[in-house]
Amino acid sequence: MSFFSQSRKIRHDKLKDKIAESPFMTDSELAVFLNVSVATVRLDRMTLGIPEVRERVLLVAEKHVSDSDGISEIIDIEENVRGVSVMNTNEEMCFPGTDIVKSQYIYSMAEDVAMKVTNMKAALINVANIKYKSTVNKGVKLVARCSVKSVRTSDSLVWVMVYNNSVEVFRCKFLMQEKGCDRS
Amino acid sequence: MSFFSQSRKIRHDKLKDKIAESPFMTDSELAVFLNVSVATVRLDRMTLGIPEVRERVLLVAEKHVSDSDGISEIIDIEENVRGVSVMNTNEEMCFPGTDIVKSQYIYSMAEDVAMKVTNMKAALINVANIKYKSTVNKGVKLVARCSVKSVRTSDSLVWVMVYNNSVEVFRCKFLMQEKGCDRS
DNA sequence: GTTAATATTATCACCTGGTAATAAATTAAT
DNA sequence: ATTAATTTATTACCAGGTGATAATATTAAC
Repeated sequence: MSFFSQSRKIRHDKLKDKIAESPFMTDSELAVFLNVSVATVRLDRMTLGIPEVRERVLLVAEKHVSDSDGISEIIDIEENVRGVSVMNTNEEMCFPGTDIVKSQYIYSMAEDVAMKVTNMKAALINVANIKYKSTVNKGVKLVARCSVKSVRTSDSLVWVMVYNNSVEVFRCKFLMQEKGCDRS
Repeated sequence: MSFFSQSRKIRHDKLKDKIAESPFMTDSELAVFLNVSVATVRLDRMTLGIPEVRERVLLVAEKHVSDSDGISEIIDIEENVRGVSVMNTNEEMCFPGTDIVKSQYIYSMAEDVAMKVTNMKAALINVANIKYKSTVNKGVKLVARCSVKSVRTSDSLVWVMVYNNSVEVFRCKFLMQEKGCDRS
């Protein structure tokens, strides 16, 4: 079929790379970049199955809103005593190509609930001792239970345990110190 | 002046709320929602300084790309031995209303570099012992140095230290265990 | 009830960034 | 030089707007 479509193949690759790199470029911008006509860019997009700018922008934007709902939510709280939060795990939280949630998301959940319970605006978590019991998969509902073990003027000692379907998957101790907006 | 602009005020509030809640609605969809004409929606948007759908979508999308470049970047690596990564801190990473970066971002940086250095696809971080020396503000460049202390068939012991302008701000020990995509 | 002010709606021409289809020009291989 | 693949140009159309102007409510005050 295409014996001399070398240049075209190269252009297709350049197009794919460019769009992956900066998805908000219009066809005419891409035409300038590739040094071809707008018509050619459109043809190339069609054959490669790449949607138009507006759809590409929309895809990125929708992804954004979908991963900001992965935030944990406080469902019960007794200030400086205890608190409970929940978080649904999703695709975005996983190691690429797997169903296993990165521990940083569980850590974040723990930090967030600890901050709420201790009612701190900003904190330095001096020490954290963490134990993960098992991996967590996407699509599960995690529950974090936080309890304050001691409150001192200088710092607070807080425990957080995270459960997946009543099975403990994570626990940590935080030694937290409140910080103002000023530099220490 | 505006004696009977009560209903208009209410409509303006409804409009602002709706757009904040779901920013991807077109004027005609908003018109149906508010039970007014498209012309009115446009006028309202103008007086409230709300941009059109496409710009709103673009804003959300741009926000998305801007905070995914807050991700740490590996700049040097010797597999299973050591590695260095850098990350620029930004507004998005801070406790609301402050310039202090949440520890979860520093933890994430540490986890990411540890994963790269140990060349694991997915891992269970069994134990993490963490010490934060001081708070980190937005707008700084953090450098993480990771070194592998021991590699065994079952697990690896990894240290990560994070520096802000040569001052150590964070250190941790990870006991990491590689996991496949299968459930354990 | 009439009037004047304010609010809403309708209409029109125009813009951007596309789709879809077709014809014409270019280019490489034989 | 001929042929076939490839690229470009052209045209008509669409969605979701902007901006301006005019017509039509709606309401308060007289």
